Amino acid sequence: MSGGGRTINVLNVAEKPSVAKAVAGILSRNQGLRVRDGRSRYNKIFEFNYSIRGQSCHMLMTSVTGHLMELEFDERYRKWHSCDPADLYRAPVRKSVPEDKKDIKRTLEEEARRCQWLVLWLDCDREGENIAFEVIEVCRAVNRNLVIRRARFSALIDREIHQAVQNLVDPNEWFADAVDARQEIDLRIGASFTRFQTMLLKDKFHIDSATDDRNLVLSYGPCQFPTLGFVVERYWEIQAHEPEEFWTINCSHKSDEGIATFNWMRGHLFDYTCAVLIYEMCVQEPTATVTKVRQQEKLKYPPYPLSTIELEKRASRYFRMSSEHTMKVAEDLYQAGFISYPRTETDGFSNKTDLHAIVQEQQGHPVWGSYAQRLLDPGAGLWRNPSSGGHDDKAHPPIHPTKFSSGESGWSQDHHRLYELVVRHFLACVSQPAVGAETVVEIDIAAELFSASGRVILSKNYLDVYRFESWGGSMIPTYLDGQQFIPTTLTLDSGVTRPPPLLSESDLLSCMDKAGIGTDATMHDHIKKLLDRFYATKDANTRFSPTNLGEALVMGYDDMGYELWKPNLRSMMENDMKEVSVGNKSKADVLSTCLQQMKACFLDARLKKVKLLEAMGIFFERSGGEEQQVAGEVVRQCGMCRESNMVLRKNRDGNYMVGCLAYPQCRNAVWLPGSVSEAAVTTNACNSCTPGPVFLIQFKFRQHEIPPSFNANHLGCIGGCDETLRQLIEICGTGSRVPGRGRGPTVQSGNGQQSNFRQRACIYCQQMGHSSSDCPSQVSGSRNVRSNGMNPQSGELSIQCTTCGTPCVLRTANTANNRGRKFYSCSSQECNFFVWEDDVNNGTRGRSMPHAGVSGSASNTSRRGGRGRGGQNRGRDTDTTFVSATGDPISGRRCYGCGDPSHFANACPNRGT
DNA sequence: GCAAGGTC
Repeated sequence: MSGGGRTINVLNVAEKPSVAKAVAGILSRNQGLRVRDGRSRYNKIFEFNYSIRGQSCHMLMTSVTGHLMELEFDERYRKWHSCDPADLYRAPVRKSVPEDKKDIKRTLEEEARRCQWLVLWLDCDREGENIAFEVIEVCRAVNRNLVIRRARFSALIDREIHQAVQNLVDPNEWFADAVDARQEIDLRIGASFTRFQTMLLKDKFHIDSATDDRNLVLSYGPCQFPTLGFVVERYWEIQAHEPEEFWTINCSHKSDEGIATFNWMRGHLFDYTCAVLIYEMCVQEPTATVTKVRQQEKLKYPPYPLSTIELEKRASRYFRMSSEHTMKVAEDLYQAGFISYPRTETDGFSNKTDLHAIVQEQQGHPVWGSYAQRLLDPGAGLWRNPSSGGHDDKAHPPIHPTKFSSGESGWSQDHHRLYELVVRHFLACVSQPAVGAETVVEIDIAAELFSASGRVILSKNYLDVYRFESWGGSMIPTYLDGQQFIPTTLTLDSGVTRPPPLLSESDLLSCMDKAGIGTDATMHDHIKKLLDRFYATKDANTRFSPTNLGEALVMGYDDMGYELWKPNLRSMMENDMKEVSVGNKSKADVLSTCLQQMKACFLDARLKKVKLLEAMGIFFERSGGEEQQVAGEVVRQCGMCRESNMVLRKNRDGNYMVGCLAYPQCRNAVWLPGSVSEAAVTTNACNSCTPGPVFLIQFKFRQHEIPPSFNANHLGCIGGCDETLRQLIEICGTGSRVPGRGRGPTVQSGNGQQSNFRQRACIYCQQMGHSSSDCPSQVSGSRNVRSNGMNPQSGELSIQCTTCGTPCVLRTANTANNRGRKFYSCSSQECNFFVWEDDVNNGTRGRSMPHAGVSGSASNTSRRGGRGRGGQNRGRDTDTTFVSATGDPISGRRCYGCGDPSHFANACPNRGT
């Protein structure tokens, strides 16, 4: 590229109009820069003169808008019924410019014809490189002699851009190949599975989620399905959660200076006897000795500079904005010039960025302007060069304000919020961390260690401007090493492990980010797709639950033994792409291996399609009558329609029922106790029930869910004669918290009424009529319930605690003996008052030493199980302070189960094994 | 009517 006398025409192409404009501005130094329209209204053409290594150039700078081309199947494979979906693994595909990009293509062709060079300014990532080759293909087709060069830049900063143009390189074909492979694999897998499952399931079931199921598409994609998988997996985890009781010792000490709460350094124990032994040792020698007083300075650092994912996560957490909406609003702000490019992985500023200038712009703001002024005042010592999170997409800086605004008239509330977030986040990044003084005090009681901590914030620094974050501070009294005292309270408390919460949008983004599902620019699309396809729903707290459809699809593939809904497939593809992009594997090899495997997987999945049908059958009615329903074992002829048989079925939660095969025409159903773990129809018929024969069912109950007086194995009859079964249904309920085929307290087969079909029961208390997010039993600790008279959660009458006068909260018991029974408990943490709801109705005044499971707050400690549909989620749990001892003799010693002081719970005669 | 990836 040596200098020459003749001026050449150079066509420069950027990935988006904003980059074309920025590069043209930098290279021309805004001298002699002319702008004209191209054929596309968005993609202007900038013209200026420039010299590249002595070569005088007339520069034409224009842009595309992302990919110029799309990959498509050949015409004859595009219709859904044109071929077997399996053929899509070898059907010819081709790249072409779609209709809405034709005008950009024409601009490129026209300009390329009169140029000698083509310089590619696409983003410096794999997709950018691939777009570069699309541009090359279009331009070369009209000008075979073009010299093709690539500009590599890491930011739109003067020096970078001038350096890039003076050091042009060759485009990287490996990068582009990796994207070609990705595109082809995505297309073939996506189209084949989508067509297969849509055509298989759509017409066979009444899928009620869609308003018009003619347009229903049950799509499958290598990103959307793992995203759905995260949602379903968490949902299953919650359902499978089996609460486990644990024990912990708590200690508090009140002095003139205040109260210190000491936590047991063992955390908690699951072994009751062991906990009691230790507790008794402590109570017998309750003198506490201070063994350690540690004071240290703690720093809380401001967040890293803002990347797209962080913007989405924070907007979701702080404002409950969906990621999709956040990106729309951010795009608006970007287009109007108020913030920088919103799709960036970069979370560190280049040291060439003039950070002070960005802060200076904000000095006039009525709210945070004074903070910006303080930042710029060297005397204030507030400034700190921002740290970096270590991610760099080499194309864009972190999201930051680019223009001052104190709010524009056309902005919505969300525009204001998002701009404020971007500005405050930026100001926080260049600020000193908050400083706190933390005190940790450790004490020893009978050789058991406890600790308490307190924190005082010394300087808020960045927290002054970053109002979205807080740093809790609490004072504790002063203690001296070696000091001794008698605790004010020393209690043995029980708690129960709780399931994790549903995934929030922020959690979901983190899962995707971690597993490499999607990119910063597409993650919100995948989340939205789940909602659009009726695979998942989002509640007011931005938490996701799968719909019946979403759960059924994942369950179907899971039952096949495939992990098509897990992120592994995408990770493997990502690894292969990486290999292609560094030249370790060829595009052809990766394509052929991957597609061969996926085709085998597809064919096998099709062989096992009955799994998908079965899974769908659990959630949806069959439509039409052409196919026999998935049959169960016949128990008797239906006494209601007298035409079909009643069969034993297990629903998706692992709960059993006996339902009429003529459903939905006949809705007769018998719901079986929730404690049934196994059931099988025998060949023995009942002697008394008519019309016969009514075949007996061999039941196996989960022993810990039934009273000790009942046997775990039971040969029972659903015809109405079986007193044991009747009692167990009364005690345990039918256990069906899912929308089965009608949910009624029926044991007689004559009155099965379809009433709540598809209504989802609350996952915590298993009641219908509210969702899990509104569950009255979830008012943990309930210190926010202050109304007298009405319980705001349930709308039921509330009562006042007769001990301390605080309002009580209506909750649901969870113990083996009283599961489902309602009680009021005092909402004050200090008070143990409780009274059964039915006792209130009978005029009982309540008491203060309850059975297990009635006061305090639950712990999030969770022993997570794997997937389990039949899981016994006993609901969010309750704790009991059943002994309160210090200062008192050990008279608090009593059974937590029945309250009897003569024994401990492990020896309680009422306790199940 | 299908994917995911760019972008307006």
